[in-house]
Amino acid sequence: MRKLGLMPTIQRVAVLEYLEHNLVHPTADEVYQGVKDHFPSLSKATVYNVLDALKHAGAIRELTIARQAARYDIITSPHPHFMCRVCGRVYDVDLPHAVREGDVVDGHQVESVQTYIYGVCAHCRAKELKENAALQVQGEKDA
Amino acid sequence: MRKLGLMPTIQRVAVLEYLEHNLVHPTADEVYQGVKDHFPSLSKATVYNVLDALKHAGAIRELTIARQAARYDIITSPHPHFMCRVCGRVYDVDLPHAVREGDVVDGHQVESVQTYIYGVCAHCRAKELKENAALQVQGEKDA
DNA sequence: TTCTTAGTCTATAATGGTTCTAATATGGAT
DNA sequence: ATCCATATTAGAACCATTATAGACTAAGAA
Repeated sequence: MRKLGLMPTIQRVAVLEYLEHNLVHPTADEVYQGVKDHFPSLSKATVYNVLDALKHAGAIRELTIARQAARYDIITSPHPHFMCRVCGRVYDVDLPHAVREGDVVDGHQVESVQTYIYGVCAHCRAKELKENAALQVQGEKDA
Repeated sequence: MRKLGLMPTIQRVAVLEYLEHNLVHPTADEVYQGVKDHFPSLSKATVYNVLDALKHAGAIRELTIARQAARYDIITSPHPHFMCRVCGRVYDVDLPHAVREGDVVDGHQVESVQTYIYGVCAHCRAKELKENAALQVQGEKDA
């Protein structure tokens, strides 16, 4: 836990141990219910805080996209989407999926596939580069 | 619209036309705001209903996963996930992503990738097959 | 030890996208 | 024109998540 740069509180250890023994991709509420049994004072807000801390420390991975609001696409052919962390825009990405609808993967029948890519879009990258360049020039002036 | 097997109401046509002219993957609320301008009596519930009808008719595609609740994975390496439509379980899928974190795609800087596959899992498929076989036997007895 | 302070936990309220409900309206068939 | 199934409306309800405020705890300094 210290390796993660996190203060090893009882709550954090309990949540992490729960996740280590429950590999079924539990929801926040499932974690809460599971840990609360052995830890009645646990608060749900703490579970969210701990999950967030563990996520940022890279100890766990959160599965879910655009928790905020669904988006709709008139183009119904399956294709990946890119969501920009900075401006929030969603772009179509012209790349094939690794799995196709109708395939069977590990015995599972595939009906639909959605790939979400997160990062910084070309537009915002250019903007950031420009701003950094401006800061550089400013810095040189100051020196 | 009729081709979709849907009654061509004014609201449905308006929403579909909005989506045809707004290729930026709008949210339900954006659709509502946009259509309401030319259609003040429009209700938000109707937008959700219409989007749902269009989605089921295959005219549009909904972008978003597991709108319900985020799930957490102790395995932090990027890998696709399979969610079963029948039992709701989430499985790890041992397949590489088409895009890798750190890549640049269409000028966009990739920071994380999540692929969600939906369908019927091996477990539920086997169960359905068994039930169908039982029905078949029953049907033969009846005849 | 005691104090201080930052960080953490708890309980609860607030938020916001989505879904439900009940009443009203509409489209299409008869 | 009438009737029935289906759509629409308005608003309440839902529920995962986030924000807030106060109590608590751990760790370092005096």
